[in-house]
Amino acid sequence: NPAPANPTKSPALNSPTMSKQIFPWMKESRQNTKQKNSSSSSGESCAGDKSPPGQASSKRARTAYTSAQLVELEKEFHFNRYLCRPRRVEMANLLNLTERQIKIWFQNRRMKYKKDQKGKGMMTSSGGQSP
Amino acid sequence: VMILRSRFLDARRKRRNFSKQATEVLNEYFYSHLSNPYPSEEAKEELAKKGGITVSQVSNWFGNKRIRYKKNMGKFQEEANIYAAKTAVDATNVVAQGNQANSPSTP
DNA sequence: GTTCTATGATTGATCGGCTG
DNA sequence: ACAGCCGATCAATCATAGAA
Repeated sequence: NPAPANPTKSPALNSPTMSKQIFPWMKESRQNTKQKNSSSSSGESCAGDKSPPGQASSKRARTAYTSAQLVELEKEFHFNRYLCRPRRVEMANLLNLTERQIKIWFQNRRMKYKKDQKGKGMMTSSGGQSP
Repeated sequence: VMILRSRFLDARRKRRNFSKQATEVLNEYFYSHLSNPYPSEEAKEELAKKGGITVSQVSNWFGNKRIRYKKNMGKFQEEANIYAAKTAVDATNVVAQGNQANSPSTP
């Protein structure tokens, strides 16, 4: 943990000019914005616990997909841009990923596809730079 | 490791640093809206045009800038003061309720 | 020429809103 | 209620350009 993350740190500024406030977007991590509350009994435990030393917190690690997994996913995407439930389950087992991951992958892939299409629609005629 | 990083299938990640002009325009917007550095789609298009880059590049720039700024605010202090002088469209409060005149490109 | 830092792009995963 | 999609964003990481 390179950054101890001191949530409450005073600005402590000594600039001649104005200040540099800490706006909400600069606050760490995501998972904010809403605060629902509650009242209800049960549950507390709010999650939010830091995490300092210990550990535990959920770490949505950035699982690095293997090229083998990506090839399969890519192949399937070319066949169908959308997956039906049964097929998703099948792939999840085949690739050792969760259904959620498969679903998310296809979603991100569709976004990327759209983005790529966007960039290819305009090209007058010039072009090709060949280094 | 072994996983020969897909030399293929992997988009060519060629990177070219932005021009001084582009960086200038982006930083100007960022620091003059430090309270809420989230340009709208229209604003992004405007910035892209002024800087001679694509809208995607503008989005990438803001994404990187925000994360890196908050990760190490002290490092940008100096830069912040430089751009702070210009345009004081700053508003301590977020959400512009009274949306007033802008200078968008009316389609 | 090598080493470390700045920076643009990619991408797995989340948040909030909308829809059938 | 409920799951899936979209759009935007986050956060970690990759790979290179540039400074030391």
